[in-house]
Amino acid sequence: MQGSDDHSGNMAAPAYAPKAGGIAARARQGAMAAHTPPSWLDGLNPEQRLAVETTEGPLLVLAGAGTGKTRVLTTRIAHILASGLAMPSQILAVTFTNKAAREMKERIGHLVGPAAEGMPWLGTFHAISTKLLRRHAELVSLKPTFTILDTDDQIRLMKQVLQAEGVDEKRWPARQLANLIDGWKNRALSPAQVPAGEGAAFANGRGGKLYAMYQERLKTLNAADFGDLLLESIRLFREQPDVLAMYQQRFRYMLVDEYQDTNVAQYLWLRLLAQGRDPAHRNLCCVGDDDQSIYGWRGAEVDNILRFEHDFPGAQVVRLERNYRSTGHILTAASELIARNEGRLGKRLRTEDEDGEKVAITGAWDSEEEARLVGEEIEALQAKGHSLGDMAILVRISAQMREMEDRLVQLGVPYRVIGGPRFYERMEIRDAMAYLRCVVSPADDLAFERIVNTPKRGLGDATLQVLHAHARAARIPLMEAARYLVETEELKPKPRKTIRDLLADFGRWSAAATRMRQGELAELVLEESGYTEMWRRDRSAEASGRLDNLKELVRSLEEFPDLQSFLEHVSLVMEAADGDTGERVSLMTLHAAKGLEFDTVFLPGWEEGLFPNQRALDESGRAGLEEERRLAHVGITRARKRARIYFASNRRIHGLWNATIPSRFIDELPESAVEVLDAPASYSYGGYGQNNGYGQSRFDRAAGGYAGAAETAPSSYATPGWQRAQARGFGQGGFGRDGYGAGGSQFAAGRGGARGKGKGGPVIEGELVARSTGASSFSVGDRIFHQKFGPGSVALVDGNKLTVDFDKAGRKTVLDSFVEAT
DNA sequence: ACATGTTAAGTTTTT
DNA sequence: CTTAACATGT
Repeated sequence: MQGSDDHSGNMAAPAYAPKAGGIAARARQGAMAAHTPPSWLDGLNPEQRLAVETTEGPLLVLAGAGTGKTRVLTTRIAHILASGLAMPSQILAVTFTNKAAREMKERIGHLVGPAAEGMPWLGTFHAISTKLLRRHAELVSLKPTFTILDTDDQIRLMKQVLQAEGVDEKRWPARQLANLIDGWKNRALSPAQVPAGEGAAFANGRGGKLYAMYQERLKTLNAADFGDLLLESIRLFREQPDVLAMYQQRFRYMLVDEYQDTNVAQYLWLRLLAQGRDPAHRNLCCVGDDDQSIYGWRGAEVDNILRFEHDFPGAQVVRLERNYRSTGHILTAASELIARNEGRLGKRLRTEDEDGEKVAITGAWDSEEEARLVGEEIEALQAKGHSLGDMAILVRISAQMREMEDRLVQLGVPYRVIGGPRFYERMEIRDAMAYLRCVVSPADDLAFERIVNTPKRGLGDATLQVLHAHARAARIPLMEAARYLVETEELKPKPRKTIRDLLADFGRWSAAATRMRQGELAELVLEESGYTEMWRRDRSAEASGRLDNLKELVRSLEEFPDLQSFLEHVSLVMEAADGDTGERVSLMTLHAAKGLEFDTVFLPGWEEGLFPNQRALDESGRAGLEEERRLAHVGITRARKRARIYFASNRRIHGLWNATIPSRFIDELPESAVEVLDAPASYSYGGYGQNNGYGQSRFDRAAGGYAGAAETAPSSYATPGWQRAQARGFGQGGFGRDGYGAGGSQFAAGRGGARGKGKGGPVIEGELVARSTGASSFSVGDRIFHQKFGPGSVALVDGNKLTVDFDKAGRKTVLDSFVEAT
């Protein structure tokens, strides 16, 4: 039996309580009672059941919105386990997000009980890849302890590469290079495989070279970025057929969630594993919905799902079209809309539920009125007893959020922003982690650089440059370079002492690490480094929140067996600890809403240019339009009972007011499923739904020709929120130029606060004149030249340390990497 | 080394 | 209009 070590390596260790008498128990009973169908199949509809029971061979499950996708996935795993087709460690189940993985684990736990213990290979592409790579790191020239770089580290490293290459960072920002390289990695292109034209487009033809250099630096640092996790796994599979064969053999059943979101690299990764020699192990089940593919812009290939039957010959396809979420009108509206797309496999959602409310479309004069209308509707529903937790506002771009937030703040409606900065992206968390990373692996330059002057120690650019120069020349990590430099007079006395102290601190902490629990260690480090003190002294509004976050960090640290696994968890898994207190309206982008559902969904901003977004149209043409339409489809199908679409005739774009016209998507909605609210009399309903092309909508208004819907709906001023707002002394509503805008939006605070300190990256001098380390090439009496101290002659040689009598500066101790022979 | 003023730029986001 | 990175001044 292979994989006896599987359980130990399981990263997330959720403590779900297995239910007694789960499927396994029932399966045993079932087996005895012969022909009774296993109980876990109860309540599945015929298609779902087919998807669960078709265990052998490639299978594509096209699961429309709200058709019980997760249920099928989890039941299928339960079915495989309970029928004894495979052990938990022989099932590979891949998701995109940790959230999805966690949910799946939990639900399988509920279904199967203790039998599911483990599921060691259930996780995200990245988490599973990491696990693979740690086991076989040496085969792809990494050490098993490699660090995973997040976007922030990535950019910092690219800055270094750009500087080393002498590329002007103004013209060619590191951010852009990062996107470019990410794009290549999404398509599984190694530096050598980058099409010449694409590499040439960056930094005067140096794009490809920079990519290669970046990869080299990663290897030197024993690090991998997110893309590498997949790419290196693919390389491992390709270059080590025996390793690949082993995993092909092990994974008897493979399941992939959200298959429409896979990129080329993920597709290759899957295909390698799914195309083993033994046909009995080619049991790949992909679940997805081509109509919900909304991540094309970040490398997802809808084509993967469209081509499934071609890629995996003999594949069966099961369509789940029975929707259990939304009422009839909502489904009709969404279905008609998405039917306009050409590149799709074709599905039609249906429900046995009643028609329910029609999709409401409301026009507003401008975006402020739009926000007001949404706010009023929320309050009206609330007054009727609807819970705020069952309502969501879904926007196309996050810039739309501010206005909505402002309005909600004014009305005193509690809300929560979904998809803000993640916990681990917060400055204080990243800082704290950098300290721990330095303790665990002193060679982690990126971490060292981050905290070397945080809190402020008076170590500025000048000092850092000296450190870098020597580290670069001697090809050693920064911290090691620092250890040499404090022995010399290269540094000014003050920074020299500071660094010496810092090094002593790290020495102490490393020693402490071996005998302390990691939580204690973290507390010690954060305290002694002065980091917590820094925030305690900080009188700004966010400071206390940051201290809380640090406490939370220390607390969660204790849940892990060791520091190493914690650091991995944070870079791969950690999420915002959302204060889930009380009922709140959810506010998020359409992208963030995928997979969620609400009774009532508000969809503001349906205007040409904003939605469909002009940029998507410009950059991707028809494909872009279709993706926007899928986004609209996702938005509508989030609603269980009520979907409300809004558009404004005027919207501020980059500060300027622009006249806007309603989205073509509005015209694409079927008349039968839609009702128009608060529309002024001048806008008749006739001819609506004829799709007369965009720009011709019945909702068009001559800019300025309309006085605003507020006047047509005076009753809305009687809402509790309006009265509250009045009572608080806010100005008249009217057209809203009365400058309310209460400052403290949660979202704004969170975002602004999370920004890094923006310290300029380290400076690496142009040439990579690598002088091999070891014994110094200088001897007593040599004439040399030093950048800072000028000419002099060598008086003493001690390894790479030289004592030099300088002509002007007198006797100094310096490192040989800083002097040149003359 | 740090605070303050100036300027440029401005979808969607996970791992 | 807003925000963040940059440049300048103390």
